[in-house]
Amino acid sequence: MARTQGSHSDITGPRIRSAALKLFAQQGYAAVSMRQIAKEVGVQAGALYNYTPDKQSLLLSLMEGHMREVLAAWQALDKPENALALLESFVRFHIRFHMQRSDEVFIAYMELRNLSDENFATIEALRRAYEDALETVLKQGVEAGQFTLPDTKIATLAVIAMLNGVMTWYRSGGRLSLDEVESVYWDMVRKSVTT
Amino acid sequence: MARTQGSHSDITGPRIRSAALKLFAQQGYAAVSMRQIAKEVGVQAGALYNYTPDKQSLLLSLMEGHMREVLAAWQALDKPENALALLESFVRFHIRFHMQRSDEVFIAYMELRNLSDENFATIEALRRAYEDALETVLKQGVEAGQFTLPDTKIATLAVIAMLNGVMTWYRSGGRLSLDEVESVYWDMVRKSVTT
DNA sequence: AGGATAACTGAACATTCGTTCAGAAAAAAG
DNA sequence: CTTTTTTCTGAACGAATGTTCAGTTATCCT
Repeated sequence: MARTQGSHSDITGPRIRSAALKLFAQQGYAAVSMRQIAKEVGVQAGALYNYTPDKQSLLLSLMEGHMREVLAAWQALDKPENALALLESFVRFHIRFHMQRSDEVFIAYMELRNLSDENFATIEALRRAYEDALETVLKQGVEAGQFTLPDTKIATLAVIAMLNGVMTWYRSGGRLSLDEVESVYWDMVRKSVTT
Repeated sequence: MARTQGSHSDITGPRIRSAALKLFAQQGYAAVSMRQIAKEVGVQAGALYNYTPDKQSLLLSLMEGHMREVLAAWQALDKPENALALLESFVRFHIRFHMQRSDEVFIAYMELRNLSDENFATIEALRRAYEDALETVLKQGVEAGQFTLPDTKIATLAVIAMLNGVMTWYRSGGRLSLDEVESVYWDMVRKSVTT
């Protein structure tokens, strides 16, 4: 056999990315073999190399794609003027967006150490940009006298860490709806940054 | 060659555990080979099997040992009666203890998926016990009317996630001392659970 | 229709993996 | 000093790893 019926790069490409994403998130980058990914797609391992130069590039591409999407989605959002309302927007956006892409988030936070130095720097810069988006909101609130924070940098990291915690336990269909979870977290964040 | 000069299980054993700990934290369980660990210790790979039946048991032992130590350390602590003071104790204890063992923490939170179902259940139960320790504090504060929380379970997870975030960025010798970091986090936690 | 191109197979490559084990040397026990 | 026990070596095992590539077949283009 050789080329298979119905095969097309527009189809196989995304399927490879989605299979790799799922497996990397499930078992970790190092624990997943190219043959496993290929099997999930229904293809031989060699065929993957029409779509990625090597395994690491596949990981990088997934991580970079995700980070750019997060940034773009936040920037595209309608934002209120008021700092408190803006922070609420961020909290709700972060939880909702990241919950819909828990695999991507998991990988972007867990597989950094499997990147080469250069690739790591690329991803790190994107993460920094996202953190800066939140810090800008916090600084704006401090200037307006709405927030009381000894250190906006630490507060930024603390809030993001807290919100990311949702992904480790929330499963849809559980005790609380996503909307309720958003509200509970927003309540805690709001109180933690105000007096 | 065979047995080497000065060799002793009381020495080699801990050195293997410490080498494995460091490497697992640095590169991830799946990415570290038994030969790498052996090399770090200065021994051949086969010698490791005098100390662990297999690679997975080594991981489990590291994780389980860590979790039991955290629990024991918290239980051994002198605890104030007042819920607010007790919560402060917990926050400061958690940050200080986990900061001194960032490798153990990293592994305990990242390598769960590399455990067999049975081993996973063991670690998960220990983690749950630690979370319960915090939730007990929060419930106590709610009962005493000192805390305002819509859901102590979520609050527990949110607080722990927030505190764990410290480990991802704090490096000693940085802008802030550990004591200052503790205070900043305690400030945010306190505000987030009170009215 | 047929020729060009894109997509994939299947086998092969050199490495590396976790693990086992007979035997050798050091340490401990007598 | 001699015997026993502990500790480690060094080689070996089959299996799995990432990656390459010549050849084959489907699809696209004219």
